[in-house]
Amino acid sequence: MEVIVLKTTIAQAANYEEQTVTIGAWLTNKRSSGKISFLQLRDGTGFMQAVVAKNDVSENTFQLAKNMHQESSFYITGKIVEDKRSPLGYEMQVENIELIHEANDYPITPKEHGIEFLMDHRHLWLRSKRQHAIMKIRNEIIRATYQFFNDNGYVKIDPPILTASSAEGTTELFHTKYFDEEAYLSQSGQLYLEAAALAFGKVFSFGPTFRAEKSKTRRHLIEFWMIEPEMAFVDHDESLEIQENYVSFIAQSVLKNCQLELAALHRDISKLEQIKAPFPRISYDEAINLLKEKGFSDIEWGEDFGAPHETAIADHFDKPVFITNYPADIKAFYMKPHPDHPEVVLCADLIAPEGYGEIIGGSQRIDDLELMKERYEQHGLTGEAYEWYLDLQKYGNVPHSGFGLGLERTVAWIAGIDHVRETIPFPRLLNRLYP
RNA sequence: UCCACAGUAGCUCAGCGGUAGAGCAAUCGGCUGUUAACCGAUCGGUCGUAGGUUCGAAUCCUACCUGUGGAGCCA
Repeated sequence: MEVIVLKTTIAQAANYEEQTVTIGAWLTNKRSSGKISFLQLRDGTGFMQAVVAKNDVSENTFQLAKNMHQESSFYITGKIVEDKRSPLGYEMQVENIELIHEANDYPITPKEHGIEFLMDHRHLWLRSKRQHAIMKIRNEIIRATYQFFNDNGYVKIDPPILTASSAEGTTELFHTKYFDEEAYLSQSGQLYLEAAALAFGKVFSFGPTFRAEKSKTRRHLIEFWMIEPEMAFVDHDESLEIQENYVSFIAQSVLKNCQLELAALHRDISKLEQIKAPFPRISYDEAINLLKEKGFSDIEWGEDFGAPHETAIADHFDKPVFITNYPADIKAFYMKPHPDHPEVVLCADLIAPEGYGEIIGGSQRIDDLELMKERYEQHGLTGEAYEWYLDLQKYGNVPHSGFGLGLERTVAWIAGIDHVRETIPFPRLLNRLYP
């Protein structure tokens, strides 16, 4: 007569202490002696050790455990017991193993590997403990993002990915064909979100963006995900408050809900505990002076900051810092000039601590038809592709602001990962479209 | 695009003018509390590609390819 055993997961195992359960799992590593084997299990929900003692199981099961290879899959049945040596707090005393598939020659062995090899095997690398932790943290940031904006009355609006125009004008766009027309992959939903904000009040988008830049640094991806809120009747200062509340919320959500993952990555928790609104603000002018005081001679008013400048400014603070009011000439055409200093615009970049660089760029937008026409002329924006955007200025425009948060840079910062390529499941990089 | 560095066993690396090495993985054996387990044995290579220098090149030179780190640009 067959015994019915409860099927569960590693994440739920703690609820079944001293009970016999079955878990569907893969083998990540194994250590064995003559009469005892230690199987390292993963099941997607977590990682756990299973102990197979020769005296407790059939000879067949013991031999199966002893000879099994990395990444073989099976149903494993046994008693969940507390064990303080385990990071999870629990392990399984095995009674039976039912093999599903025997894997052979799994390429990613438990020892060290180079980045090229790991990236070539990204589809398998995702199974590793470190990648699992990073993706769970990414997921938590996405979950907290939806919670934050839903709780605050935002409507999620999805801008198009195929577009006829560029939002920034400066960045390199991916070209494609739209039947007989030229088309581009979106590098920002910005202009569409402004239209949406004037229709729905407070909106946000979350989707992929594409930049055909030949960028080759730890902070750049060709395809990355951006969260772009846009708010009607919200000025620049109010937008900064929304930004710091949002970033604090996601940092605290990860701290609360991803303790095992942060521990697996050896993240310094104390650094994240400080991430609470309000964040410091420093104007572009003040930032230039600060850099001069710190001995930088390679930057003058009117120039944009490079990575070393951003890091130097960020190191001055232990929280993310807003750099506000950049010169109009180095920012996008749609940003609203400062009422008292028209040479700068009402904008801010949020620079993450610990050298992770810019994670948010935002601004108050122009809400004046004549000024927008002037900007069109200055930037050579002509043709049908930009016509509709002028309609926003013509029909009941209001003060409105918005910002874009780069998801992968944020994940890298919160998880403490030094390259964004590990913070997205399948990164698109310069020279990498595979796998 | 520019600058720097690197391509040697399935993986991570050593060797830097004189017969190609180690650890891990794999295979076989040993071990009842292992934590990248350990111990013994076996298997494993046109030294990125193409030229050149030399009696002799993985090693020196040139070009190319691929990758890594960084810069610029950006989130």
